[in-house]
Amino acid sequence: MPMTQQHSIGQTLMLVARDFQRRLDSDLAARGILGIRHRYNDVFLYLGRNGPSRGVDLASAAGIRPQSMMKIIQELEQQGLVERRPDPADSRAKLVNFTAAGESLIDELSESTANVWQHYQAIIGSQQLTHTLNNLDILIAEETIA
Amino acid sequence: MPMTQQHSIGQTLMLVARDFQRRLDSDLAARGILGIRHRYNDVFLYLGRNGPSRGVDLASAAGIRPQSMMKIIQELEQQGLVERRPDPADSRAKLVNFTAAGESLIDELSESTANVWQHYQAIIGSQQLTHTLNNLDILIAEETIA
DNA sequence: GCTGATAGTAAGTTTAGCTTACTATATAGG
DNA sequence: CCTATATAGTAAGCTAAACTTACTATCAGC
Repeated sequence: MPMTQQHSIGQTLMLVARDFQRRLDSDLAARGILGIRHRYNDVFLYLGRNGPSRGVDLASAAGIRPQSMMKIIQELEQQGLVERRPDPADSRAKLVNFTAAGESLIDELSESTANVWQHYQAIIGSQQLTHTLNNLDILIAEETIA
Repeated sequence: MPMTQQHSIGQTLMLVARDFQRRLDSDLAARGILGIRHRYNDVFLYLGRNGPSRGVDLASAAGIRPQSMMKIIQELEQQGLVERRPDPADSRAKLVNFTAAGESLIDELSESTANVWQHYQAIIGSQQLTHTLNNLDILIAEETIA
């Protein structure tokens, strides 16, 4: 009877999320890359995979409000990692995209992510890890931000 | 090649943790139970399962610093949900335990947790859910707070 | 009986979200 | 066409939940 597990599901999810972020931080730091805060991650990876994107799309990908995403984007802009230009298709919108400096960070971030992935893989194995993450993705697949 | 998954592991973990907390909140709220903040959860469940405990043990179970846990305990104490008394075995320490009011909340919390569990179970099935949580527990099993 | 580790406490800071509110533009219906 | 409603972005300020630094009291091993 998985009673214990059921009780601690909230704790487990929180602990794993924090564990990942701490490992990512320390891997980046160990390679001399500082100042990449946790939440920048989502922006980087989304832009890296999807190309120039609107703020509202970045926000919904990260599961946060547009206003919150804005602050992240502004910080990244101040650091010269992204820039914004008007969206030709919608004059309300602006498209966020990497600067050259930003581009060069994606690889670092991917590598650190891969390193943490390796760490987890060493514990439960590649197949289990893939399987587990897959299940989690399914759980949140149909989510919209409330 | 699970490249996409590898990239988004951080996002996935964060989104799932937040999804759980939002669902738990709204389940509690729907049943008229308000003011139970996210982080109270860990204290409640740990005390419920382990009985009177020291602050430092609660902190390490929750994966946070003792100073952070202290604030949570203080709030719970002000709300009359827990109380503290000297630890007979160590005069530095104090043991946190439920008041009667606190006791009556554990069941509510367990029930809401079970409801969210049910929701997830409906998506990927009981076995997969158990299996997934199990894997996550293994990943953080040997963790100590850095 | 020192010495270093541990339990608790306190003050202040940081991070990362949130809400509320506003402007500008877009889109759909009449 | 033109009005109503929805959407993109922005701004200001708030809140939650952690953090760091620093201190006292007690414990435990040598």
